[in-house]
Parts: sequence; C-alpha cells; structure tokens
Amino acid sequence: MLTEKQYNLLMFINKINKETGRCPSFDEMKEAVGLKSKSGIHALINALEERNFIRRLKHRARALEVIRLPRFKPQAIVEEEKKREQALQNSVVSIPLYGKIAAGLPIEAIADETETVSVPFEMVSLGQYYALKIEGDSMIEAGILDGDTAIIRKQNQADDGKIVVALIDNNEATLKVLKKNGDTVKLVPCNKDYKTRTIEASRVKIQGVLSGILRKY
Amino acid sequence: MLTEKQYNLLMFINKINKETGRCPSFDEMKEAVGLKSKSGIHALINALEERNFIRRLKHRARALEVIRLPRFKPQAIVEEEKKREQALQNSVVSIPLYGKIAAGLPIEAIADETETVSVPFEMVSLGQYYALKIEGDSMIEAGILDGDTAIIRKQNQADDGKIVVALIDNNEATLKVLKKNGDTVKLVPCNKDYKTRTIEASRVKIQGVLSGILRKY
DNA sequence: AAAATTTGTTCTATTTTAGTTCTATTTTTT
DNA sequence: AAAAAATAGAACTAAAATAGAACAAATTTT
Repeated sequence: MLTEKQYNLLMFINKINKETGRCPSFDEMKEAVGLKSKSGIHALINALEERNFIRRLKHRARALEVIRLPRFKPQAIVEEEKKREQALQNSVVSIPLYGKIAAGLPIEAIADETETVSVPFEMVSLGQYYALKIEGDSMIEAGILDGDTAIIRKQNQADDGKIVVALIDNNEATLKVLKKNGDTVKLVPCNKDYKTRTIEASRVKIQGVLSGILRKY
Repeated sequence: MLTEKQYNLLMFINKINKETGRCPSFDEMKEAVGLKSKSGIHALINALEERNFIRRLKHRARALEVIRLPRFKPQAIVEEEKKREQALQNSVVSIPLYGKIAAGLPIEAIADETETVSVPFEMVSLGQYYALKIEGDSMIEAGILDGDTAIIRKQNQADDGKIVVALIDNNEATLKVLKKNGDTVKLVPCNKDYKTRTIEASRVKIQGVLSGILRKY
C-alpha cells in the first residue's frame, strides 16, 4: 500500500497534527523524513493524496490534513520495529548487584535484589548472573581494580584456572583464581603481596565464575 | 492543517466564545494574536473559513463561529508517551565501536558507525562517546587488558593525569596517561616494559578521555 | 432619525515563508 | 540492461505575515 517513506511521512504529519493541531511545512517534513530536498516531499504528498490518505488545499501553505491511516504498515517498517524492539530488549540485561558479600552468606541466601546493574547483553549469555563491587586489590594483576563491577555467572563448579567467587567454610566469600589439586583447591590472588590459600576442597563452595568487568572512570 | 497564526487565532476565538458566549471583534483579535493591523486578521479569518474551521456572516459584526477544532491528544498523553520513550532509550546506549584505530586517522575521520557496542546508560553521561578495542598490554598496570573494550568520551583537551586517546602527528593514535609539562606532554604507559614518550604539545591531539572499561571473559 | 462610534472591508506595499516545477543524478527494481 | 522510482538542487511562483490607511457598513447613543 504505502512505501516506507510515504508511511513515515504520513505518520509524521499525523503526529504533528495530533500533538500540536498544526501542520508541518515541506521543509519541516523534509527534515523529519530525512530528505534533503522539498521536491521529494512534494512527490510523497502527491502519492499520499492520490491514495486518499490526506486531503489538501493546493498552493496553500501548511494546509493538509490526514483523512485516514493505513491499516497495515509497510513490511520494511514492521521489520525495522521488530529489530529495534529486539535490540532494546537484548541490548541490556538487568542483574542484581550484591555489593559486598555479607560475610559468610552464600550467594543464594542474599535475597535483596533491589540494587541492580544494567549490563550489555553481549556480556552475558545463558544462565543466571549477578554483580559484585570489587573491594581491595587482591586481583589487581588480572586487571581487576578496586571499585570495578564484576559480572559473575552463577555456577557450583568451575574449570581449573578460572576466576571464581569462592565461599570458604560457609563463612567468607572471595574472588580468586581457582586451582584444583586433588582433594584440595588453591585460591590464587593476582597480586604478589597476597598469599595463595590452599584449602580442602570440601570446605570451598564455588558461587560463580567471573564473566565480565565493568569499570567507570 | 493550520499555520501557527491561524491556529492561535482559532484557539482564541474558541476560548472567547466559550467563556463569554460572544465573539471577539477584529480589533480584539488583533490584540490577542499580536498584530498591529486588522487586515491581517481579515486574512487569517479567510484562511480559517477556507479550511472549514469557522463559519461567518459577512459584513456582520462579531458574527463568526467555530465549527471544529483541530483534534489533538491531551498534553498529558503526549508527555506520557515521551517519557516512556525516553525511559526505553535510557536503559542502554549504543555507541560506535572504532575497532583498532586506523593508523593516523583522527577519530572524526572514521565515518564507519556500523559496528556498535551497547553500554549501560550508567556508564555514560552527557557528551559523545565511542568505543575502542584495546590491543596490547601497554596499560596493563591500570587494569586495562588486551581485548578490553574502552569507552571513550570525545574531548579535545583533558586534565592532567587522565587516560586519553592521543593522536600524534596526525598519524598514530594511542591510549596513555596524559602528563602535561609546559610545551610538551608526556604520554605515560602503564607498564614498566614501555617507555614514556615526551612530545611537543603541538604534535599531540587529544581525541577523547577514557570513561569506562568493559571486559568479557 | 441623526450622529457618533464600532466594526469589517479593501487596497497598497514589503518581507518572509512556503509550495511548485524542472533538470539531473542516483538507486532500486524488473 | 532498461525502466521506474527516489533524490537533490535550483529557479521560480505563490501565499502568509505584516502594516497602514481610507472607507463602508453596522450598531449604539443621543
């Protein structure tokens, strides 16, 4: 029925009409639709008039009105809108921010999800995620600084060498590199001023794996 | 539909009509619309009549009536819609990703905005932003790793000590700490394996200031 | 009913804004 | 490759906005 440009123009005129009761000029329309010449608008207007979507007084300034709206949107518009909607929904994910992990609380026990962080969807995939504010510099050599926001993917176990949130003795949560070693695990900081801790595997619960970092300067 | 002046006049007539039941004279209208001559009103009245918004008895004083008003949405609804749209747009911002800076190209010259990154709106404020993929480890001690995505705020100058995108001799763009020193600037890497470069200020153009880091594991 | 007063009409003229038309390209479609 | 549609730009024409004044018709007052 209508081309994309025709549709856009019609909707623009209708919008201005409804919102202000006034009528845009050809130049204003040209801006709105993204043309650089009025002659294009002229053609579009003629097309819209021919198709009975608008009525106008020729040679009169700002003298046209919408008489009906199309029942169907042009395919291009539909697809455009779908894309945009998807982009919007996909582009960002809101995940809970568990500031400092309350000493000893397993992640599951932290019910408070009032604070959240928006994360670009590129940074998460399937699974559950949460965020932590990094405190201290024990991971500084891994490029994780005090104040950074760590994006963590919830997992109960993790591959060797990953940076994980580990809960020790149900009592203490920390972000460290995980090194498995038979019955024991090593929690390796990334800062030579800190010591690696070696602990029986049974005393350590993995709470998640580091999946991203957000930093704001 | 209507021009500004036509619209204003119509609304004025309608208002007087409703409030007093009477009809304003040309002189009253002239005052209300801000004209200095009645002839202008005459023209406007003709236009409104031609467009079927008013009906009148010619040569009769104060003898015109409004037959319709341009229909428009209540302001409240318009604002509501605007807000909603803004809210949607606010949650995430899409900024262009200038992969590796093409050697020697000032940021402005990189027209390609096809690749973009979604950034949580918390990470940007006013101004223009773009993103860069970090290559190399010259800033590793600042917690900026190879592969990180740097969020840069476009600026032509920057405070001392900031991490900036600097273009040297219109030829080479790099991310370094800026140290101003009279006529020269130092571009300080954050890695002891790299040397600080001291360059005449005139040869260095600031292309932006580091405003955030995104990292994905 | 006549006079006085309002009110609307018309004309001239100028500046600004807006719409039309035409030509030439570019892009898209067939 | 040809045809059709979209686009740009400029030149041109028309209308809107504006003012001011003279005049005519309606209304009100006396």
